[in-house]
Amino acid sequence: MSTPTARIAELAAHTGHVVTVRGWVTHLRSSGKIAFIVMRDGTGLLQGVVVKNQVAPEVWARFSELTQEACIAITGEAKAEPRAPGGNEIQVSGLEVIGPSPLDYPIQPKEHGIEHLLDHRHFWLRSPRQVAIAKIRHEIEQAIHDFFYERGFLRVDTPLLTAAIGERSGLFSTEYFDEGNAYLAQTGQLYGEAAAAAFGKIYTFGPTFRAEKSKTRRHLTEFWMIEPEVAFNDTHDNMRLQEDLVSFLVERVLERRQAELAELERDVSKLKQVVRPFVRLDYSDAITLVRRKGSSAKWGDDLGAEDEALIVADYDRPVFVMNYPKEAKAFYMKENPADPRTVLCDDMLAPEGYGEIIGGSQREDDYDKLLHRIREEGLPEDAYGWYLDLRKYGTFPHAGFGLGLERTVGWICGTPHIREVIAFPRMMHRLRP
RNA sequence: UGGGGUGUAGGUCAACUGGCAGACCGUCCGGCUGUUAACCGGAAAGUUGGUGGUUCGAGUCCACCCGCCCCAGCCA
Repeated sequence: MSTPTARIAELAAHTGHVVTVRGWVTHLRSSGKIAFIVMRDGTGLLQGVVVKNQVAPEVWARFSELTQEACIAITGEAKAEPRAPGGNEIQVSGLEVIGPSPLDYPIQPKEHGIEHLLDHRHFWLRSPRQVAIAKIRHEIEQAIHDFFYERGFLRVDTPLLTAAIGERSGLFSTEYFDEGNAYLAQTGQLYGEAAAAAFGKIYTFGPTFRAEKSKTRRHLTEFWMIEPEVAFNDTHDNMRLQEDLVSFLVERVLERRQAELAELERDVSKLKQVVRPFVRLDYSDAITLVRRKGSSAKWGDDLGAEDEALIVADYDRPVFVMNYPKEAKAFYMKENPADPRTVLCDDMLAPEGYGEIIGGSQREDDYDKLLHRIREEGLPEDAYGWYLDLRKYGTFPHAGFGLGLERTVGWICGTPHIREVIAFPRMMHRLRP
């Protein structure tokens, strides 16, 4: 039992030698005297060939006990074999069952409905498509860290349990000792702004929660957000950072995850068109554009999903819509000096109908204007005391944005719904597994 | 919350105008020495989401309830 072990992706280095590979059975075929085991270990697919008159009788007998998803170890000589799924084959001499699997495994190599798949998400994760998505998500996460690390950003982890602070949309609440209610964070931005005054350039990377009864392909109740905040950046610097980041992420996946994109049958020609500079469209021009295309949107309205689709349809790369009316946006955005009806902000709309993947703005750094906005919105002034203090003690121009991780991964992968791009999605009607 | 769908075997779906509940995949049994979602022969498998109603007769029509999906709003 001193045979070396190998993962399937490493088998090329063992060609002609005896190795042991451990993994899970995906498929079984038998022709009476020759049998095939197809297995996976997360790095690839491997075919084991068992020939009745070349193996010990107990090995042959053990084959007939195998079932889909049984965890096994097979031992034998490795070789490249073009006829084998995955291109790897082992001539089996030893076969051990590590963990048997009953016959009622709920996921077959066939089509299933989404409800069945999500009910069995803990198994669905094992399928090749889901593995490919997870690897692309991982690549994007790593690329985000690399991008900011190389640019001298500090990562700051902000609290998930907060007092009521943030945006206006739905909050999940829970009892918190003698402090009354705590709320799950909807954003780390306000804390990020405090950290930017301490470290200059920071980003957050963590989960956020929205108790919205949203049931669309673009929404989750728990999703991951990346929120950079940069001292001395204005709204134009902010947009340049956004397009630098997004184009970096797309290039990185194109470069390192070709196999996974192929598994997903992603049209990579669309991704290759994502090059800087992205399109910049003033809000007022966006309104003119969608009205020309038949939308009934008026100046002052927020843009709906339909309007976003009309805008994006004209371009092959992401589009910034800039400088929305004050009323349509959050209280912390800086008034636009060139048009005080509007604020210095931008939404980045992804191509191909994936919607808003980034919302960003220059922040209001004037104490009196910010206080005025807080009162205008009817927000609890005392809860924002520390946030206002940032404008009182050494206020500074700064800007930042929030990148929705699942929307970004969903767009790059081309998935129909973002629930596939997170391991265990949380939605209005889905809390388990 | 509003609009539109949908619910039939373990899974994916069919069943005309209301007239014997079906196919494929999977599973089980048997066969097969290079299979690729193998193939060939046989078998098991159903309270048609629930409750009530119309009818000689309801998977099908009606009412209510439940679950889910899609779209919108909210946003990332």
